[in-house]
Parts: sequence; C-alpha cells; structure tokens
Amino acid sequence: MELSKNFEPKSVEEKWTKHWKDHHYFKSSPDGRKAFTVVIPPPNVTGVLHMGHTLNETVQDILVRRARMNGFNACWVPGSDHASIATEAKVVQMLKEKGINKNELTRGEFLKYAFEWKNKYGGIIYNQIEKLGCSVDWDRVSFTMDTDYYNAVIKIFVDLYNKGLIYRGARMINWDPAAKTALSDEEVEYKEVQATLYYVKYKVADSNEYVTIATQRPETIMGDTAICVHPADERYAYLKGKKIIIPLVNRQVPVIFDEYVDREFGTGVLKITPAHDINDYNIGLKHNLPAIDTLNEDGTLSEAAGIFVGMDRFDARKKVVALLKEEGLLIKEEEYTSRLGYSQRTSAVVEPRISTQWFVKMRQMADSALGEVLNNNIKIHPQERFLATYKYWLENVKDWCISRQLWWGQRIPAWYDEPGNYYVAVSLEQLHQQKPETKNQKLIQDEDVLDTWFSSWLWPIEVFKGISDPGNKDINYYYPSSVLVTGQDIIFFWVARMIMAGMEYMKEKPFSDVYFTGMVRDKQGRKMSKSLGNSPDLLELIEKYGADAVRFGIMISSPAGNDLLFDESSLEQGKFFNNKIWNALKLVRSWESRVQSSESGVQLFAVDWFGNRLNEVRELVEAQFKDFTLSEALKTIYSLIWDDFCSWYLEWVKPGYEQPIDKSVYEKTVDFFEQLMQLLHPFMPFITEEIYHELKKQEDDLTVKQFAAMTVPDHSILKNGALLKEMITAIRDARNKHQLKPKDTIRLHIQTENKNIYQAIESILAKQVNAESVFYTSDPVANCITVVVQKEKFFIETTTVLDTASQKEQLQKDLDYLKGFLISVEKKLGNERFVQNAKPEVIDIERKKKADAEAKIKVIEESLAGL
RNA sequence: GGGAGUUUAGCUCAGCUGGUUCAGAGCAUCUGCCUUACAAGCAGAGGGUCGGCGGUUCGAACCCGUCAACUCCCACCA
Repeated sequence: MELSKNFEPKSVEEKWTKHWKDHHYFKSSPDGRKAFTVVIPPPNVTGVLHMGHTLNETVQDILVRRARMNGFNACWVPGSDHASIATEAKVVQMLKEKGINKNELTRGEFLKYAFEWKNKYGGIIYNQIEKLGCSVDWDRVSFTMDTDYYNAVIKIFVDLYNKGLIYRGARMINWDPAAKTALSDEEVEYKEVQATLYYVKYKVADSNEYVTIATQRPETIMGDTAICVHPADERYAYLKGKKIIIPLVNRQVPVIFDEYVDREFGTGVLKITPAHDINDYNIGLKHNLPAIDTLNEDGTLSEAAGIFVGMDRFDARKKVVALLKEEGLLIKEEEYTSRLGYSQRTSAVVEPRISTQWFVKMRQMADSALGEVLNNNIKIHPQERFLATYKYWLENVKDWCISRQLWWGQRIPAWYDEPGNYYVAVSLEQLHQQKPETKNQKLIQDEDVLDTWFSSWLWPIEVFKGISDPGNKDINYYYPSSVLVTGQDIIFFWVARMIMAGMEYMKEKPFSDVYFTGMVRDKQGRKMSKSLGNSPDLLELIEKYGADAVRFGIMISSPAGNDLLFDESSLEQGKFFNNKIWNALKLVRSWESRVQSSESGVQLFAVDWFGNRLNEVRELVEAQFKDFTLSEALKTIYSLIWDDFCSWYLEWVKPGYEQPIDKSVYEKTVDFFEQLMQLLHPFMPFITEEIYHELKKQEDDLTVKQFAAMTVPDHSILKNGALLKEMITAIRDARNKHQLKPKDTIRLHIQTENKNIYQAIESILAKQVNAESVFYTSDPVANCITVVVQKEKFFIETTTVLDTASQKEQLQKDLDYLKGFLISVEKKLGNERFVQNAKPEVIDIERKKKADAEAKIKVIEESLAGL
C-alpha cells in the first residue's frame, strides 16, 4: 500500500485504540508476574481535563507502558472524585440557571441531579483520558461515591470514632459563606489584597476621653466584647479597670491586657471580637469573654448585630463606615496591604466562625506518615526538596475538620436523639443492634457530609476493595502501588493523608515512589485559568497535532519537578517529529523491492556502529527512568532517532539511486527501526505501533512486546563512529567556509600513519563529503584546503580556484586558538602543586591534551608554509 | 515573620562525586541548499565574565560566605 506523504494521526489513533481495547492489553488481573500498580489521581467530576492533568496522565502512561514492556503486570486504575464542595457548587449553579432553587429540593431530589451531572462530566473525562492514549484498565474504573466506596468511607469514619480519633466539638473553623459550609485549613487560599484600615474612636466610659482603634473590619464592631492593650504600654496604663463604650451599639465592655498586642501596629489598641477572628477567639477564651456572633451562615448580619440586620457583610461595612463618619467617630482611613483567606472552591472570602463540627485527631497518624518518608520507604521524585515541606506540615499538623454542610458526599453516620445525645454506627440497623434502647427513640441523622479528601485518602486501598472486602486477591496483589504521580499542590490534602490511611489500615505505605509534576503555566509564566483564556482545550490540541505530538510536547518541555511553561510550539515540534519518523519509514520501505543477497558486507561498519550506539543509549535511558528524569529520557531518544538514526545511519547505508541494498543490511535496518519504535513507544504509543506494523508483517503488537535484554556496547566501534562523524562535519564545514557548491566533487587526501582504521569507513566518508576519490599519503599535499581532526590531517583538493588569503586567515585563526590552549595546558603541567595534588588520570589527560595540541599546531604550520 | 527553591546563549533548560578539547541541548537567529524519505526538510555557523562580590583550592558553573532579583510553601498583627 502506498504510504501517505505525511503522518496522519487521527485514523491511526482510532485504529490502535480499538485494537488494544479489543485485545484487552490493558486489562490486568493478578498472576505470577510482579505487579506494577498505578492509581490515577482521580480528577474532579466538575469539568474537563486541563493541561495539568494532561501532563500527569502522560507521565503515568509512560511509566506504566514501560513497566508493561519490561515484564511487569502493569495495572493502571482510572477513576474520578466526587469533589463534594466543588461539584455541589456547580450543580447548584446549574439548577439556578434552570430556575431551580436548591433549598426547595429535598436531599434526594438534589442528589438525583448531582448524579446526572456526574455521569455527564465523568464521561467527558474518561473520553479525554482514552484519547490521550492512556493505557488504563477500564474494567477497574472507580468513583469515590460508588456504593462499596461509600460504605468503606463510612466504615472508616466509625472505626476512627471508636478508636477515639474522631470527635465532635465547637471550634472556630473556616466558613465558606457562599457554599454555607465549613472548610478545612487546607481549603483556604490566602491572597494579598489592598485593604483599608479604619481608625475608629471608642469612648471611655464615665469620662470624656476616647481611645482610637484601627480595624479592618468595622462591620464586626457590634460583636466586640472587649478592647485589649499591651500590659507594658504606658500610653494606655490609665485604662486599667475602665470600661469602654462600643460605638453604634453603646455596649460597655472591659479593657483587658494581653501581650499578644503589637504596640507598633495601628494605635496599639485592639478590639476583641471573639466570634469573628481566630486570634480574638483565642484571647476571648483566655480572658473568659463572651462571643457575640453577628453574622448569619450566608455572611449577612444577624439579629445579634442589632443594626443592618440581614445586610451582606461587605455592604454593611460601607454603611457602618458611613455611620461612624456621621457621628464623627472615624478619624482616618489608611490603605494597606493585607492577606485575605478565600475559599479554594467557591472563591468567597472565608469567614472565621465558631461552630460544632467533626474533627480527626492527626498527631498519631501524622507521626507514622512522617516516619515512612523520613526512613526512605517512600521516595520523593524528582527532587527531594518537598521533603522539608512535607516534614514541616506533619510536625505542625492540626486536627482535620471533616464535616461539610453539604449534601453531595458521604453522609456522616451519626444519629441524634431528642435530648441531643448522639450515636455513631455504620447504619441505623447496626445502631439498633448495638444499642437496643435506641430503637424506641426518635433519631435524626446528621445532615452533614464528609470532606472529599476523607474519601480520597483511601483511594489506593479502596480501588482494590481493600476496605470493603479486606484481604481480597486484588488488594493483596496490587497493594502497595508502585508510583504516585501528582502535583505538589496537593501534598497535604492528599499525599500525606493517603500515607496516613495506608499506615493505619494496611500497616504499609500506599506507594513506593511519589513523582511530583510541576505546575503547567502559559508562555508568560502565568497560571492557566479560564478567565485569562490561556488554558487550551485538550481535545482541540489532539485534533490539531495528534495525541502523540501532544504527549511529546508536554513532556519535552517538562523539566523534572519544575513548573512547565506551556507553549504550542513544542507540540509542533512533536508533530514534526512524527513526520520525520514517518518519512524514515517511507525511505526504508522504498528499499524493500531492491533487496539483494550478497556477501559484500560493504556497509558493515554502519550497522555495527548503530547497533552499539542503540545499546549505549538504551543504558542511558534506563538510568534516566531510574532517576525519573523523563523529559531527559525523551530528549535522548529523540536525538537517537533524529540524529543518529536518520541523519547518520540511514545516510550511511542508503544505496545509490536505483541501486540494490544488501539483504542483511536491510534486515538490520528494519530491526533497528523496530527497536527504536519500542524505545519510544511509552512516550508516543500510536505512531510507534503504526510504524512497527508498517515495517513488516507482525504477529504481535508493540504495546505488549517485551524489551530484549541489553548487551554491553563495544566502545572502540563507538569511538570510530564518533571519529567518522567528526571528520565529516569538519570537512563539510571547511567546504562551507570556502564556499564550495554541494555539487562540486572533491578529492580527499588523508595523511595518516594508520590507514587501516579508514578502510572500514572510507566509502561512507567519501559519500558524505561528496568525494569522488580518497587517497592516502604520508606527506602534506599542497594547494589544498587543510582540515585537522584529532591527530589526522585531511586535504581537500578541488577544481574550484581557492582563495589563498582566506585559507591563510582561517588557518591562522585555528592556530591562534591552539597556541593559547597549549599555553594554558603547559602552565598547568608546569605547576608543581598541580602535578603533586591532582589525580594521576587527570594529569594523563592533560599530557594527552598537550601532545594533541602540539601535533595539530605542527600540521597547521606546515600547511601555512605550503601556501 | 519562618522555610525552601531558582538565577548558565535571545527563549526554555542540561551540566553526576570541583580538573578549560564540558561551557552543552532544543527552539529562535544567520548562511548555503527544492540533493532520488522528509522545505514539517538537509548541511553548516554565530552567540554566554555560568546573577554580583569575597573566600577555600594547584584548579570553581560546581564547595563556603555574603549581597541582589525572582518563585513557591507555611504562619496570618487588628
């Protein structure tokens, strides 16, 4: 069949996706081989895959495919995360657009909508994963709200509760007024903002004096229950025992003294609002102050505020400021930079709020999770620098707030009776069994659900049913997984907690290696975001460049562990690479009909050389995989194919126009090409599989073909190959500099003592530099261009008239450089301390450098004299 | 405020245990080529005081100190 001019990815991708699927190549079940397990970091069902996912999935696929080709039973589990708060927010929004108010729905009705949403977006994500060529086992798709998974989460909750590691209590937590739910500390993102500091006068009771207090949040004045100054602050010592009147609401509060206050900041006086600030809350506890909650759960002012009831907190701020101004209590306003907490999911400004929530005690589990990493049982790649971050967080970990005031998620298995007692059990039936007295009571289940991460932390265990069906065949075989590939941004949310869960429930780490990818940014280094419009659509990119090129592009520009600046031009490079390979195929295929058996073995050197080169590079790639420097490995393979194979090897064995090609050379070439495709396959699966089958009829498929054992390369052949390349380049350069036309043939004179080494490569040399003949000589040849490579000297004889002056100039330049170089080497060798202290092999190298330089100088001087 | 990281060619980055034939790659630039696989290509070339300063050493991109710029994480003083 005639091959198309260029590589056409689309049909090839569809063909092989189907073929692999039909053969169940990516399906895994336990057997006698060693397992290589990867669990996908489950994407949220809220949307589509972004470039960060693309990078992640590509890295995972590369590792999984290579393991599969290396004899492992590779198992890559796909799935998605219910992402409770993010999904619920999106579903609420979607309903709102339809004119449906969440509050008018029952819990059941709402969940029905949410599941519809999940099915729609989950499907989109899975489609994208498949389009990218990911070799996941589709029979193992997991979702964090599947029935078994759901029950596993509940089981763990109950177990931790029974162990005393889960408790319920009133604490100040981060409140998201948009989603109307509690958040964990990790779900709050701090951003720098321009804020205003308002200086407000508070009247001292029974006096005409005022104190001025700087505040950022005047709308919380109504919740003030004290003012506070530093005990050693002379300026305010007179306030001892005094009362202060809160403006607007005219309530009397005490003055308290605490060293917490920074005397330098503002006026040195702090208003204490225990219900709305974490620090004030702590001071309030210390000094037994009442807390007045002046806000509702949606961020509007509550009855307790007394004024502006029902108004949004930010509107109320303006009104309060206006009112203070009117009453002459506002002294000044000052701009300053502050940091505000935002909800990671809804972007609403987070409100510190006192409420009763469920918490997990972290100390004990954190210690075991820390130990696993510190003792190197779990290794972090590609850079160990995250270890410090990991360690710090675990050492300073705080209890984890796990309850969320939402519907989408695992509902907390706690029931309350009328007096307010509560009971925890996996189900109501279980509860009745365990505590028969509860049968007659009216019980109401907790309305809240669990934090999404309280389900994701079980991911590496429960995807194999390790909790719902402990000790089953799969969990025993696949756990612990091999490598976790994820972004550094979720090191606390997810990675650390998975390790905790693994240690707690499997008594073993969940994975051996963690590979952190960097953040994908745009060309200018900005984060990818919808509002900037700099986040490309994955399917469009695949459509435009092909999946292999997308994978290539994102990997080639992905320095290990660092952020990646995404630029479409790298995908273009991938597309060009596809095409280069495709054309090499066309070339090799065009020889098929010209194969001739012969014993000549003319081009044996090329074959020997490339075979060894291939082995040399395979060793290198193996090392790079061990280091998880995947982008380097891809670069290495890219250069092996483009430079060594296409630019050198194929040119060396290429027969003349309509000339026959030796059968053994042809067969070796096809074999090399196959091996190259195999090496590249994990990175670019589609084109490599296609080429593998286009090269010759194959019974098997590349995707499951096992790598052959490596052989040790012969370094003397490699050295000769390198010499040959160097000579060709030097002669071409000389031709270029003397402006010889490509068509001008030359005669090449080689001045050498050892003509043997040239005989094997002579024909290649002649062909590559367009020499009509090659001569050996022991004397310099006059009126020629002189080229010096290593110790050898070449003279290019040409029919074109040469410009002696420019030749001289050229030689002089080389001579100057060499002389300077020689001086530096001699100086070094002349240094007694160097000769004494340096390692013997270093000194040998220097001596050799000296000898080489001297030899070259001699050659050039002779040539100059000859001109 | 605490911690980590980065700084090498115009851009993005390699440079392992210190040894100037290791200052390198890709992209970009320039020159010459439509050569019988590929102009989405081929053959070449130019380009860097390795952030500044100081130190250790016979010798520093590499080790130490210091300064500067940038990035990230944590803490969250109203």
